[in-house]
Amino acid sequence: MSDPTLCLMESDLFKSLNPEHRKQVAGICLDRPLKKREFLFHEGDKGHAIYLCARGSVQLFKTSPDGQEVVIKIIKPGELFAEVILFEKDRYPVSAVALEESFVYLLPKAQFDCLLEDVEFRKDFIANLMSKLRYLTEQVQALSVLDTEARLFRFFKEQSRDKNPFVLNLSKKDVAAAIGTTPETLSRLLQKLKEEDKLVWEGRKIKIYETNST
Amino acid sequence: MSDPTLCLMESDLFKSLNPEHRKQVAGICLDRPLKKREFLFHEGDKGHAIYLCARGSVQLFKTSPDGQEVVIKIIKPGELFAEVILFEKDRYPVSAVALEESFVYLLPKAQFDCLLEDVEFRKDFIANLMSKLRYLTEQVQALSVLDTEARLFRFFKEQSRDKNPFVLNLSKKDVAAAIGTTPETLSRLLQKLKEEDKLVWEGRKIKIYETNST
DNA sequence: TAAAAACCTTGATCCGAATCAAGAAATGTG
DNA sequence: CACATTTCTTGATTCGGATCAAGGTTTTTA
Repeated sequence: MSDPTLCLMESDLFKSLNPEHRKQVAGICLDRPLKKREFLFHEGDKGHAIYLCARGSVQLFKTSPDGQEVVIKIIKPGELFAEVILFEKDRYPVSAVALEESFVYLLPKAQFDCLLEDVEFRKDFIANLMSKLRYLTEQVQALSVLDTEARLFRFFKEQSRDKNPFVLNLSKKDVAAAIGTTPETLSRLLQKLKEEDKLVWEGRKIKIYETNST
Repeated sequence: MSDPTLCLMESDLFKSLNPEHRKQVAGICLDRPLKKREFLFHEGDKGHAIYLCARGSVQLFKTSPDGQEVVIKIIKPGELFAEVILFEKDRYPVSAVALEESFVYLLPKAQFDCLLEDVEFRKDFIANLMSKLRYLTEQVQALSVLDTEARLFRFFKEQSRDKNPFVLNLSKKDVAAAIGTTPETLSRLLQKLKEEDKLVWEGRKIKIYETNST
């Protein structure tokens, strides 16, 4: 897991780079393995690096004054995250913790800045930011209009990458948090969906029997 | 209202520009007055322009398949919006409608692209995108952990720009939609807050008697 | 300025999901 | 392997806020 090239080619942001630029990016990647439940950074920490997820899943979440945690996104392999610290604030607005044994690449801010000198790369980078804006916009909508069942299917769709059945290395507790509900509610929901033959979750394997719209 | 310079100086994004660049930006601004309830664009429309709000308020919202509308943000004077169509998708992901008589400037995509050639401006532009990402992140958190009362105070804080009392040219129906609740619930909430001497909303004037955290 | 439409309020009822509680199953650890 | 800890399930209860309904008020428009 020391050659980032493969991972870069699978990343939305980097896959359109030409080989030489990709080599350049690969050159600044630093390995950062993460154990389960290990934190990468905490909300409010000063940061000088952005990250690219290579393997596993990283949970981004915010903590309220009363201690309540809200999951903002679960990062999957190929995704760049924590770019918010470039250009503006130097503190992370969320916390990042690995939900399973994971592997990310660390890209030092200063060196990433240089990459942005390239017109084409910059364009892709901004497009990537825009797509995150759209994602969060849809997330706001989902939280407002979708019930727990619909949010669960939406989350599975996002995580499965159109495989069915698919493997999910997350605990039910973490899935509950990801869709903004409690473990109790998720437990009851899963049982109901099983009875209705809409979904089976056994071990790490999930099979969906319904094409759920939205 | 045909000289955008003043508006540009009050905008977060443009205020740090040097005078000559500002003049350049002002040069590409096209006037676009909006009557109350007039649409600027609809979700899914092809777009070739971004906008800068000069006066009034513009509601950005998404519509669900079942017709339910979710307000994403109320744009206030000085804010740039609809930048999502730059660099990537060419369709607006939200609809935009004026909630009162308003005035916006239209900046043609092609000409705005030229502005981005400037290093400093580009940096500010990206920083502006980042701040929108943070805003939406906080919005997701707010929808998950705050109750209606807290969301109302949060909205007022956002709209008042730290004036107290302040003037709000929005109907209660629109405020209800903006904080993700129904007119009935808002009506009951306002009455409760009035009884508790926390807030008075009379005519267009709103006075808050409580420093509400979060 | 009168009629129509939209907006606001108040009441009654309902519902999805949170909370509290407690036992069962799984996982981690010495 | 046995103990401890965390996770998961199931049940009972509660609650914030949506929905439905209907009357009053303000704004729009002809």
